Formats: sequence, C-alpha cells, structure tokens
Amino acid sequence: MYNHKKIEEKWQKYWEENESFKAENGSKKKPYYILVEFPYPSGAGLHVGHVRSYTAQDAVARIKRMQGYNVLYPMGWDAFGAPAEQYAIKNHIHPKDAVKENIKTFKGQMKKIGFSFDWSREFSTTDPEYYKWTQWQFLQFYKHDMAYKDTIPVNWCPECKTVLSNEDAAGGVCERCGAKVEQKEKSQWMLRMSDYAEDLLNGLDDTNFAEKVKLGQINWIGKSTGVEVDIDIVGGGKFSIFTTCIETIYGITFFVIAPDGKLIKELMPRVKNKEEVEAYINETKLKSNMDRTELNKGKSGCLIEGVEAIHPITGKHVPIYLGDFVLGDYGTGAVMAVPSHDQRDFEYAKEHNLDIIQVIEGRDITECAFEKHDYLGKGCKLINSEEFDGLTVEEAKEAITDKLVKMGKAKVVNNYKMRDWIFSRQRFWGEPIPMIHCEKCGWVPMDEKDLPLLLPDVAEYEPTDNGESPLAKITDWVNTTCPKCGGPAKRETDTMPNWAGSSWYFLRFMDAHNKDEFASMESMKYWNKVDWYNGGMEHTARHLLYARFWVQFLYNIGLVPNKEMIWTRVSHGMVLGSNNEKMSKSKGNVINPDDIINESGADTLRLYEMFMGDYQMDAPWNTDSLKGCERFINRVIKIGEKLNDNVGYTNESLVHKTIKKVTEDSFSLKYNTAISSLMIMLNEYEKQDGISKDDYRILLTLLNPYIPHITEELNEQYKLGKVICESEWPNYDEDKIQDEEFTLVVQVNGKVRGKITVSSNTTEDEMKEKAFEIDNVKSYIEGKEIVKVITIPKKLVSIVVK
RNA sequence: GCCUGAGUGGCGAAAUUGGUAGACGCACAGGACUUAAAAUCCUGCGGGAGUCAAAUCCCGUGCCGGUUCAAGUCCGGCCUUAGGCACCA
Repeated sequence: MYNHKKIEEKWQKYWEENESFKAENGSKKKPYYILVEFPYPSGAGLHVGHVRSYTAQDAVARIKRMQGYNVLYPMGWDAFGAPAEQYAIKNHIHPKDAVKENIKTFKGQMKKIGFSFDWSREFSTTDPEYYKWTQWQFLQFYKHDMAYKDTIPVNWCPECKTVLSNEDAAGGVCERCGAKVEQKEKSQWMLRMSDYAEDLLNGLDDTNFAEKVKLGQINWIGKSTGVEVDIDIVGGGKFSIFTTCIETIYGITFFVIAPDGKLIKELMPRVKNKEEVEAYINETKLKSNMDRTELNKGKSGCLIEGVEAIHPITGKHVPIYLGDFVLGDYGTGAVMAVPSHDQRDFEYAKEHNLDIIQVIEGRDITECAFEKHDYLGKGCKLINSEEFDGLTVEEAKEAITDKLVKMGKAKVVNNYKMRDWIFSRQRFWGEPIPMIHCEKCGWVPMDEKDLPLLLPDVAEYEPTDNGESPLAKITDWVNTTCPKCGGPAKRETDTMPNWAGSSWYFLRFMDAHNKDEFASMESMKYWNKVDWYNGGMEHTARHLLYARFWVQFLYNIGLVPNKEMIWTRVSHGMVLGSNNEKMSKSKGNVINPDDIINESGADTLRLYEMFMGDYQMDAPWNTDSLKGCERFINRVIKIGEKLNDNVGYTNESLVHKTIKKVTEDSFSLKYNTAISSLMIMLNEYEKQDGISKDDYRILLTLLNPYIPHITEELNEQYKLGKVICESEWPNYDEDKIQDEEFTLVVQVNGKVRGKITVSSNTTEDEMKEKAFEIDNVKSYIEGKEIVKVITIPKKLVSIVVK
C-alpha cells in the first residue's frame, strides 16, 4: 500500500501550477481536439460512468500531447434542464444556486481523478456570457426564416395542469399523479430542421462517424422515396396520399386518414356520423404515437360516413376510414390502404370487414399480407391491374408512376421521418427565447445588442395553471416595449430546450471567453474540427443530429469554417451496478467514485474502469476486480526495488510489441487489451532478476496515460528522466517485434493433431515436411489418401485425408 | 412494432483476413511465509473419458440449419437481452 492521497495531490498541484494541459490557440504544434460530452451536473455527483469515458479520452489526450500535439481537451457544464427545476420546486432553492453547488462538487471530483482538462476554457450553458450567444444564434435562425411558430400537440396532465415530457407521460399516464395524459394544442417555436434533411444525410460523407452512428442518423432522418398521389373526393375536394408502393394501387379497397390530422377537420362539415368520428378523435388524443403505431395493438378506427374518395385510376368509389395508426404529422396524414400487400392494412381490413384484392402474385394471402420486403426483387408479377397485368413489380412501379404523372395526379417525392425541431419548453430553467410579441407588429426579435436576455429571479418555479412557463407570472419581466414600434408588448415566456446549449458548446471551447463573437473564425479555423467526440450511445441520434443541424445552419450563413465540425464520433457503454442493472438510488447499487478514490486511489479507479471490459459495451461494476488493479499498481511500485543497471534489454521484442499494442489499442477504444499487454510486460519483468532503468521508464511511460500520478512519482523517485507528461511517447520498431520462433499447428481433417515450435524462417515446404514427421499426425494419415495440404505461413498446416 | 447493438468458463473478458477458443484479471482450491490473521509469493483451475502421472481422445462460444480442409468469426432462420424511437439529459 502506498500513500496515494499524498502522491495524487502532489501531482495534481504540479499540473495546475505548470499549466501542463493548457491548449494554446494558434500554436505552431499540430492541433488535436478531443471532446467528451459535458455532463449535466446533477445533485448525485459524478457517476462512475462519467469516469469511464473521461478517463478513456484522457488517456488519448495524454498520449497525443506526448506525441507533440497541441491538444484541446475541455470541460464544461450542461446545466439547464428539468431535473434542476424539479429540485428547485421541491427544495425551494433557486436552480442557479443548486447548479453552482453541483458544479463545485463535479469539478472537485474531476480534479481528484486527475483528468487533464484545460480548465481555463470552462463554462456553463447557464452562464449569461454563454447563453447570450445561444440566444443570438436563435435570432439568426429567426432572421433567416428558420424559426417559426406553429400549433403542436403536447402531453398535458389535466390534474397537475402541466405539460409533460414523453418520459413523464410514459404509458399515457402522468408520472406524478397517475391521471390520464391528454394531447393539448400549444403554440410553439419550431426550427425548420426538415429543410436540412438532405444536407444532414449527405454531410455524413464528410465525417468519420462509426458506421452504427451513421446508421442511427440515417434512420432518424428516415428518407423514403415514393409517390404523392392526389385523391379526388366524390362531390368535390381532394386530398393526397404518400406511398412507397405505388405498384399496389389497384389493390386499394379503402383509404385511412389520421384522426389528429388537418384533413378530418376540413371534412367535418360533410361527415354524417359526426358523433362517432369525434368520439374516436378524442380517444386518439389519449394515446401516444408509439401506442398507436404498434402492430399488435389492434386496428381501431371508424368509417367516415358521407364522404367517399375516387380511385385515381379506375374511378371507382372508395370508402374513407379514420385510423390512429396513421399519424397526422408524417407524410400527408392519409394513406391508401392495400390490405393484400400491407400487414397493417390487412389487419385493419379484417377488423372492419373490408375487401381484400390481391394484385401481386406469388403467395397466398388468406393468413397475412404479401408485403414488399417479400415480393421486391423476386420477379413477382402484377394481377388484377388492368393494362399493367403481367409486368414485374419493378416495371409496374415505373409504369404506374409515369401514367399518374402524365395524368397530372401524382409526383415523385422524397419523404422524411425527421420533422421540424420543437424548440419551446414551458419551463423556467432554460434559455429565455429572445422574442417579443406586439399587438401591432406581431412577433419581433429582440435587438441583438440587448442580449443576453437574463432569466429573472422568481419566487416560484411551478408552471402556471394553463401550462405556461413560470416566467409568465413575472409581469415586470413579461411586459416590455416593442423594439419596432415602441408600443406595449410581451416577452415570450417559453424557454429553449436543453438541446440548444449543447448544440454548439464544442465551438465555444475553441474560443471560450470571446466577448464579441460566439467564437472567432480564426480560432475555429485553427482547431478546424473536433477530431474525436465521445459520448453515450443514447445521444448518437438526437444530440448529434441537432448539433450537426445547428452547425450546418451556421455554415450556410458564413459563421463557421466547415459544414461538419465533428470528425469522429465514438460511443461508450454504460457502467452498470454489480447486479447488472442500471445504477440507481432506488436499486441501491450506486458506486460513488469518491469512495473508491479515498480507499484505493484515483489511479486504481482509472485503471479498473479502463480494464473492466470492452469500452463500447456495458459493463457491471465489480469491486473484487478493482482489487486486481490495485494489486497491479503495487507490483509496479515493488519492481522499482529491483532496478539494476546491469540488466540490459532482456527482451527487446516484448518492449516493442508492448509499445505498439498500447499505442494502437489506446487509439482504437481497446483500453482493456492495452492494459492487459502491460500486465504481461510486468509479469515478464518479474521473472527476471532485475529491471533496467530504460525498461522501467518505458513501462511507466506506457502506463502514464492510465495511471498518471503514481507513474510520475516513481519516475521522479528513481530519477529516470524528465517529468513523463513533458516527455516524448516512445516509438516502436516493427522489425524488432518479430519473434524468433512460432508454434506450428498441424490439423488433419480440420482437427488439431499436433503442435511443434519451429524457427520463424521455416519455409512452407519445411513446415509441411515437419508436419508429416509428427507421430500423432502420422497415426491419423496412415493408410489414407491425402487429398490436399493447405499451408498458412507462420501458422499452420492442414492436411485433408480420405 | 421499428431501428441499432450484445449473447464465449463460477465471474469481467481476450481471440488480424475464417486458422491453437478462453490471453489478461477476479473468484476458488492446494502449498510457502506467519504464533495467527491480513498482505505477499508459488501451483492448479471449461466439462467429460483416460492415467500413478502423462500422452491421448470426446464435447464445448444462446438455439436450429448451411458454406468450408477449417466457423466464436461467413450465410439463412429463430430465441433472449440492452439502448433509441422526437418535451429525460
């Protein structure tokens, strides 16, 4: 056991006093920007999950610095959001104060772990100096017609009289009081993100995101190419439908429209069964989108009496139904129903006793629909489709589209699942939206020079009875004058979502204290891009997409140097409790990093979290395994007692092999195997009579990114050289890695029947020769015909006999 | 339901292009040191057959099938599980 506390404090002080990790804008060194997601500073303190990813990137940062890069590894605080507000409501503490306390705790914990952050660039999204620029950027969205107001349904709890997040409204029930959640219409600020769908898709080519991250983005954007068809209504009027399966158009037996869409509102005056239709619309308001689209939920809905559609080609009259599996805000809010070739339509048809007409041959459809993923690309042909009978599905797709386009009834369109970004929250603890509503002039943006629009101090944080933000109650603040006409006007009382501040924080780190701009073009050009961005898998779809959208917009108006400002994105797994479940207070499986630091030291904590398993996968906490890492550190200390200059490079290939392994694995998220190779190295040294100063210095240097305190201490104690973090990272020589011998494996009919150790320069012919000399091998091939012999150089000989 | 991962000893896990399954660590067992314990060190450690001991053989990477001289790895079909699904951050 060593005095880790004293040693860790000593080196943390050294780094702070020497500004060891300060990144310098404009330095001649090559820039390298490593980013970890900045945390939400909750009251619970730093989570061992934070420690895992921050340590991993810390190791990368430390290696890169030793390799001569000007490394930017910053940290800040994402401190707006609902939890701080909830905490404030409960404890009657201003979130501002709670956040301040929490940041202090988090920062203290991070310092104790020895992360090499450049603290000079620290900021919180809640700092007025920061959110001034978030607001400023919102005004740019507004000025470029990228922000607008629209009426959107929100989750509403009639008991609590408050707007609920989807999470709080999970299962259609208010989490707090258990009342049934309703959908309520509210006017909200929106950002025109869907305009960027194609750019966000194409922009992925300019990134080095992991394939699964790219896929997450692609799926979220959800592009599908199809046909939008105009459908006439009997007696006048029309609506349109979107389909990706136009080839099934002759199979239409009904249409289904969304109960929450605009179309049904327009049709209402002509509807004969108004009561039934309205009842169904109200019923839908109680359901979430997920409940609605789930295949196994049964297909509810009702016929709209009094309105009939006209089939676009045959001219036949077709009934129109309401059905909640059709969403008002996706596509056109109406679908053509082809029960023979779409499973949802099929189930709806069975439920409501509707006709089913097969139009593609190839399979029986009495049990279930014959869907596109089964018929596409298989040469299936059309039936019951008049002139198109006999064409393949692919031919028919084109021919039917052509016909409809020529008739002037259809156009080919791209449809995206991605919708515009709902940017309003009826909450107190967020960036105020800098817009003013004037009776005369409408919505008017604040003058940029009046920013930041500060969050006022309030006495109560609860939302108002009608679901407005608590800001609405502060009349002094709400009432203002119109920047345009000077008349009386009111401020917007909604605030921005938590995603706003985190959509551009990585730009601010490049120039964190700029008073005139959110970041200067010069600084952004110097750093160029975030080279490596690490975060949780749960953020790879949304946060990353919002941030990319924000950056692309800024690029388009000339405010950032690149259309994509993040190069590589990687994600890490969660640290679970020892019972393999997510850590939570209620489950009592939370590990507090402070306890580990006090008992075993920061280096042990760091080493264990890197060694615990595959970085990209979830891993359960195991305090026993932690002990193994503590033991390892103690052995690294102990072998220092065996320093002996008479011992030379006893195993050059081991040294070079380990340098290679640690360097490569550290840059490819394989921290656990990097460490295991260092354990192997130490095991080898322990077998020797002593260890040379050079070998010890290399061992300590390779370990330094992972356990920076104790390695610096030992390096100093034994006077092995300069402070490690100010030294160079060792290089390896590929030629020196080669082993002199290898194990030749001999297989007969695919089973291992012999192993011998041979020299590395054994030729393939010699390998074969030696293989046949092995007694056990001989016994398996005796009296049999040799069909084939396969040789893999430096590995094996495989003999096939009959 | 849709999308994306994952499934290997008692446990955490390793395993270039398909080429020795289980590196490294934990736990456990036996031994050394000690009056004793802790710590430390040494040995063993997937299951089974075999043997004084070995050699050697069989089985084994969620399940079923396929490709191949050879499959944890590739292909097809399942099962289980984790994360995301637009107001949690």
